[in-house]
Amino acid sequence: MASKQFKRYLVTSALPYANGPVHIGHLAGVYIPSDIYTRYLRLKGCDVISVCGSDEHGVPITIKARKEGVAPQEIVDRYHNIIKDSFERLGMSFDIYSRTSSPTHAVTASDFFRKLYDEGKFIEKTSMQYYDEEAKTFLADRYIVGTCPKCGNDRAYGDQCEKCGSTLSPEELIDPHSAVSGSVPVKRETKHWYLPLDQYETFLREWILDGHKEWKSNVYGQCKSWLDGGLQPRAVSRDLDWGIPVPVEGAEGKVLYVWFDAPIGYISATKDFTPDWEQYWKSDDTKMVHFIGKDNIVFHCIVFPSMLKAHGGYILPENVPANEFLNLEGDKISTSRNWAVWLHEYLDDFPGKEDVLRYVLCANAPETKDNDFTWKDFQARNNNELVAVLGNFVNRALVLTKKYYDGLVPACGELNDYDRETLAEMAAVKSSLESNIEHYHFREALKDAMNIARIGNKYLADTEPWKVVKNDPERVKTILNVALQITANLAIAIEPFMPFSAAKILKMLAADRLAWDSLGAADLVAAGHRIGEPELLFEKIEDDAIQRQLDKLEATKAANQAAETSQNVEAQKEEVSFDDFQKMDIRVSTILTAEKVAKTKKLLKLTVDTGIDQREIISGIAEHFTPEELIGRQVLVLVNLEPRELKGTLSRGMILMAEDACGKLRLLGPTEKTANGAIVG
RNA sequence: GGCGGGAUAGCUCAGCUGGUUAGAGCGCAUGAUUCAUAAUCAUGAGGUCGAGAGUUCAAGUCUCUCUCCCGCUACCA
Repeated sequence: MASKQFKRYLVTSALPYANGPVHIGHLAGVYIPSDIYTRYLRLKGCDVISVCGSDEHGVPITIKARKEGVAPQEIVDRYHNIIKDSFERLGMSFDIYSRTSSPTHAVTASDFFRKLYDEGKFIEKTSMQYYDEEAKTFLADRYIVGTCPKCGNDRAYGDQCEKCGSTLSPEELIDPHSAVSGSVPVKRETKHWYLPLDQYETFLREWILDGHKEWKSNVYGQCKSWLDGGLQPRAVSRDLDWGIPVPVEGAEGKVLYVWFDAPIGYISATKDFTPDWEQYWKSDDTKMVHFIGKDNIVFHCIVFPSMLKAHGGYILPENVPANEFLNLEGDKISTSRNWAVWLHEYLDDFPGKEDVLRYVLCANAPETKDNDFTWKDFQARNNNELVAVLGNFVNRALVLTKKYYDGLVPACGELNDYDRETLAEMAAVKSSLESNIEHYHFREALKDAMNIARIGNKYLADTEPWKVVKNDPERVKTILNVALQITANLAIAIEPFMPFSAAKILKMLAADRLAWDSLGAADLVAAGHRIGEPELLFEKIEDDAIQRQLDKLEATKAANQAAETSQNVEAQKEEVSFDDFQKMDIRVSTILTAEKVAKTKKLLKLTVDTGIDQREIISGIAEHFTPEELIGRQVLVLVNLEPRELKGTLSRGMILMAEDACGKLRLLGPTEKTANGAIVG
C-alpha cells in the first residue's frame, strides 16, 4: 500500500475501567506509548487530538458497589478522579479525559444503537437467563454465587472461580444463589440484540488481512485467528440497571453491553472536546490510531470496526498497535491480589520522578512479548542511564558554560572536522527517531533520543575543553557552543518521552519551546544569550528507596498468603448419618494403565483393577501426574459413583485425591500393599 | 487438543523482503581521564541465534517435526 497522506490524527487510548486505579502495566502497555506518539505529532505541528476517559459501566462496578454498600456512581466517581488526577500528574497529555457516564456519551451511544436498530442491523434473540424473583432482576453470570465444583471455594462466581481460576458457567455451581438477594435463581426468558459479526467477515478479511499486513504480528495473528475461526453474532445488550438504557420500546431493565458502549466513548470524548469532532471521525484524511493492550485486540479490530461499518460514515483505525503484558518482579500483575505498582502511589513515593517512570516503562515496554518490571532494573536504568548519561551530559555542558563564561553562551568559531562530524551524527538521529516513532517502535526511539546525550558525552571527552582552556581559550568557545547546541537538541528529542525533563533543560537554557523540525540544527541557542541556573536533571536512587518498594511487595505477598490459608481450610461439611457414609463404596485398587485422552489437556484415561472388576476411569489430573508414575500405584477409588461419559468414554468411579491450598493434588492409597477390592471404611 | 505470540551474549532487547567475521544498551574486565551526581571515554571477554531435519551456492532469517514460556479457546471427578 502506498503510504497515505493524512491531514490530521486521532489518537485513542484504551479507556481505563473505573473499578480500580491505574498501574504500571496499563502505563507500559497503553498510555506511555500513546502519549509519546501524541506529543511527537504535536511537536511536529500536526493536527492531532488525543482522547481517553474512564469506562464506567459494566457488571464488576455494580458488584463492587454492592460489596461496599454504595451506589455505582460513587465507585466510578472515586476511581475516575484518582485515575484522572494521576494521569495529569504523570504528564499524560490527553486533549480530553472524559467518562462514559457523561451526558454526551449517553446521547451518542444511545443514538448509535438506535440508528443500527432502525436500519435493521441487529438481530433479536430470546434466551433463557437466570432471574432473581425476589430482587426482580436478571442475573449476569457474575451475580450468581455458589460453591466451585473444582476447588470447593464457596464464593465462586457464575463465570469464574477467583480462587482456583477455573472458568465456570452458572450451571456448574453447587448450591447457586443470587448475589443480590441470596435467593435461588430461576431461569426466565429474556430478549437481547445481537450484532451479526458473521455478516462482516468479508469486509474484515479484506480490510485487515489484505489491507493491513503491516500491523504488528501479535495483532494481525490474533485477528486472523478470529476470522479463520468464524465469527458469531455478539450480544450488545444486557439485563442490568447500570449503563446506557437500550433506547427501544419495551426494553426496560436492559442496558447497552459495556463493550458496545465503551468504544463509542472515544467518539463522545471527541465531541466533548471540539464541535469539529466530525472532521476527526468522518474524514478519510484523518488517521486514527488505537493504543490498547493485547486483551483488547478483538474488540478494537473486529467488534468496534464492525460497529462503525454497520453505522456507516465513520473512518476505521489505520493501526492498532497493541502491546503485550508487563509482569512485576516475575509475577503477573493482578488488581485483585494487589500485585501492582499503582501510579498514584508511585507519584507519592517518588515525587518529581515522573520522567523516571516514563523512561523505564518505555525502555522496557512489552512491545513484542511480555516483559518484567523489577525495581532493581528501575534503579539501574535511573542511575546508569538517566543520571550517568543524560543528566550528566547536560550538567557538564551547563556547568562549564557557567564556569568559563559566567552563563553567557560563547560564540561559535570555525568548526573543525570533528565538530562537523559530531553535529552531523546528531542530526542523523532525527530520521531514525522519526521512523521508529511512526512505526510504534518506542523502545528504539528512546534509544535514539538518548544517543544524542551519548554523542555529547563523547564529544566533551574527545575535545577536552577543561584542558584546552589553558592554552587555546578561543577554541573552547566553539566546543562549548557545540555542547550547548547538543543540549538544546536533547530538549527536543526527549520531549515526547520525558516532558518534565525537556522543560527543565529549556528552563536551564532559558530557552523557549523548540519545534521538532529544528531537531538537528546547530543554531538553537544564540551566542551572547544568558542561560539559567544549572541544576541536576536526575538524582540517584539509593538502595533504601528500592528496598522500601520491595518490602511493600513482600508485605502484599504475605498478606495474600495469609488470606489464602485462612480461607482455605474449609468449614466442616454438614453432618451425615452412618448409613449415608456406608452407602459410599470405596475400594483399594491398582492402576493398570494410564494414557492421555486425545484433544484434552487435563484428562487421563485410567484402567484400574478394583478387585471387583477392571474398569475405565477418566480423571482430570493430567497436569499433575504423568501416566508413567501412575501405573502400578495403589489408590482409593469410589466405585459406586454414578458413571458419567467424558470425551466418549464411560467413566465408572472416581480416584480419591487430597488437594492442598495451592491446588496441588496427592494420591491416596494404603501405606502397605493391600489386596485390590479391600473395603475402605 | 486447536489457534495466536514468543524463544538471539549474564540481563533487556535490535536484526526489513535469506548474502561478507550476528548487533545495541546495561552488567563485567582492563586502560585513559577528572569539566561533571566516583559520573565520562576507549578497548576487550561473552552467543553451535530453543532442539533436530530439510530447501539453497548461501538461513537467526524459508519449510517440516519437536521442546519450553505467555495469551485465547475446548475439555476438566
